[in-house]
Amino acid sequence: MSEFEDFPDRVPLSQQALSARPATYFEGLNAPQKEAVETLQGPVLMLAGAGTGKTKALTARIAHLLNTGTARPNEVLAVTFTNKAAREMKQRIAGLLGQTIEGMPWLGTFHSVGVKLLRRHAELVGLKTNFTILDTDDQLRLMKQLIVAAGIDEKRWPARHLANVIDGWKNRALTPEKVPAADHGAFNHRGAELYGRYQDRLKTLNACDFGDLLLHVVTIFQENEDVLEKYQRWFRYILVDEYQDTNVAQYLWLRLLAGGHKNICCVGDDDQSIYGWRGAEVGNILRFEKDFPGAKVIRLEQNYRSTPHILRAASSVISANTGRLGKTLFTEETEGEKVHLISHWDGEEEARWIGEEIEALQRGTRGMTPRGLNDIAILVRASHQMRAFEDRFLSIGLPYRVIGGPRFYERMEIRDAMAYFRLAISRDDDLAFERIYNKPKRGLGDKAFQKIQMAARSNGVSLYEGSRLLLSAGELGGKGAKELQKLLDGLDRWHMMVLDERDHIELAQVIIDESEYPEMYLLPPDPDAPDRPRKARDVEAAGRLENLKELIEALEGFENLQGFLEHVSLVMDNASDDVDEKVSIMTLHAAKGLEFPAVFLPGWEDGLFPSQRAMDESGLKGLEEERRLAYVGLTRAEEYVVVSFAQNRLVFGSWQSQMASRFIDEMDRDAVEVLGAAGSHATPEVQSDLDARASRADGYNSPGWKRLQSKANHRGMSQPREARNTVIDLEAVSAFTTGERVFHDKFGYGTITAIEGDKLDISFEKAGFKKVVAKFVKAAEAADDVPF
DNA sequence: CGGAACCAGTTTTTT
DNA sequence: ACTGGTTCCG
Repeated sequence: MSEFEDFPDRVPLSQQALSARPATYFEGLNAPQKEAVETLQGPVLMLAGAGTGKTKALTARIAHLLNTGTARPNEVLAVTFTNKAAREMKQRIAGLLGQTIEGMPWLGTFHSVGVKLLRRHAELVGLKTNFTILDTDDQLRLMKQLIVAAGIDEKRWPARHLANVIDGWKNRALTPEKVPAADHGAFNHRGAELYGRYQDRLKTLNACDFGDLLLHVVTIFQENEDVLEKYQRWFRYILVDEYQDTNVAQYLWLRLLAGGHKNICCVGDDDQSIYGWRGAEVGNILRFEKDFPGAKVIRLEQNYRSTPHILRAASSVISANTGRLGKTLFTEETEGEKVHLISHWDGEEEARWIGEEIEALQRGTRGMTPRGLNDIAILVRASHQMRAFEDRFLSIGLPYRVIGGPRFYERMEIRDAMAYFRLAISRDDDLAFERIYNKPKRGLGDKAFQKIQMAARSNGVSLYEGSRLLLSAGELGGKGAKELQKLLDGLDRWHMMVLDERDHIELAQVIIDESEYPEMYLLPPDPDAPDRPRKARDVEAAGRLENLKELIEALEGFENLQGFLEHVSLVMDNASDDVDEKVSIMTLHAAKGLEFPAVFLPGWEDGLFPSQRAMDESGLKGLEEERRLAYVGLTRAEEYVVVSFAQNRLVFGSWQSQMASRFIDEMDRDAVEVLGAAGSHATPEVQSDLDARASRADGYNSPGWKRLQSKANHRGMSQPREARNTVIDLEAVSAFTTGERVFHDKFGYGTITAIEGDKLDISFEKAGFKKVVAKFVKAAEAADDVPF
């Protein structure tokens, strides 16, 4: 690959490039966008609100760099977070320049650029250039071994936990030696130590994990000035998308590379930073001007996506956050519906109502513009909320698609098959070996594996070699020995095929067949008709076999298995070729960057959204991130958006009374219209909403709204103390004592077992144990029944 | 070795 | 309620 060759001496850029073609990419840009495109020299921070055309500006800027001959395509470093964003950017630049750009090897995700750099300089961190990239499965398995080896109870200190801790350090660009004293308590005081061992083990395996793709490159730059300088000179222009999502490692990576010329343009929106929980630092964007003195800050504030009411509701919610860089979105549009708000009895009714509303949208009844299903999205906070919609839509036959969810390459059978491929390429890949040595069942249990491991370890060889030694020493008997021999022979045979550069698709097919892996999913042969093709065990098994076929198909378009494996480890998204009209269901996180004419935002209930866990774990910071999520949700909508909440919801198997999300109350009331529930369960609350609709002129002064409002306020660890004191219904909270017998409209009679603020733990006689909000509970009339 | 019984954990997710 | 993982027994 040309970008791997040593950098040629820089030759002067040709003059003719400067006016090569008319700059059509300026067309349709507004003033700030144009400025962002033209300010090529020096640091630029583009603060681009939702729907303000940031990708347009970013791609035009690259087109401008290339078109004016200011930079060659391979001198531009442009990084994104997702493959999807990178693909889109490539396409759009090609469109702007009217040709595909051959030489933009450095436009890609942080990780794909990281791999490229790391392969080139692997030896500087003790790796070989052909290192493998571990998936999460491998990582966990490895960590588990280390935990057990360290004599730690894996039950109390699960590998998952260690993975999170280490990942956190890697996100902060901390190598094992640099873990600060403050973190030494992590993982039962053994975290840093295990981190060190983990890194050592990776080095031995000639492998690295995702975090390393960034961390190692940062280390290389920090410790090898000559290398850093070379790249500083080479990457003459740096562009960064979604800068608010960068973590410390990525930040250092960029700061090091931009350190020379400082031609760095970061695009982002602090209000859309929603990945703090996985290490993103909003601080990076907030302090850009300090890091790059003299930076030009350009604000894109004209929104081309949403109607004024939607924008207003979104802006009013986000304005409750502190420490924002501050943007005021505006639009030149004037028309549009308000944000609709509706409450439902429970999640099921919410799903039913949304289903009906979608059908109404399709038909264009009630004065709504007719919509195709592709124009409609349901955005939820947590994926478990999706089930209610899937259930409902299946029963009414409404086509839907779930975006996100488990990825193709993460499925067990795919990983298993790929472990076989890995072993065919390198028989010493211990993690792959461990994965499949007994898949399918070969009569090799724990005992056998321990023997293999022992043989390998005492001779300092791989598990594959260890197995050989074990067999030739005759220390393994019976069925297991025979089967193991068969596996080893298979590996040798397949390895020969790799060396012979046999067609990789054929090779993959051979490996899968000869491994007898699919046996696991097939019924035993029919004794009467042994030649008949065997059936899959069940529906699930059939799906897995189908996936294996798909895997083979996916190999087309790659030159060899190695190339395919590399692609898979970095590009895990499943590009869907689904062209049918379907409603999209996805999480708010997955919706970032997308837009839809009509959007449903269900489940706006305190505890669910904002998520209780986010608030418990990260306090005010967590709440603010949740609020940004609300902002992201609202700003996905172009014309029509409904926010809804349910009064009761099944949470981890028990019913809970829910209260309207505080974000509902934060929406500018003039931008919101309260709808009445159409459902049959006319509870007092719903009835109030109907009242609210009846007196719509009164809007928020209606009893229904007041009720919603007071419900929204009746909660709040993160609300200002004064406000809390004034809004909490003290009578309701203090009226109960532990042990008191109470009555709940839905659950009947029960006894209070604990009181936590306005939440009561109640053991109901019929409905079992529930957590319930005090407001929904009355003292039981029959006081003489109280059991003490 | 494989099935049943038991138990903990349960937001968001890319690469 | 549900899942995935582990343990316990035949």
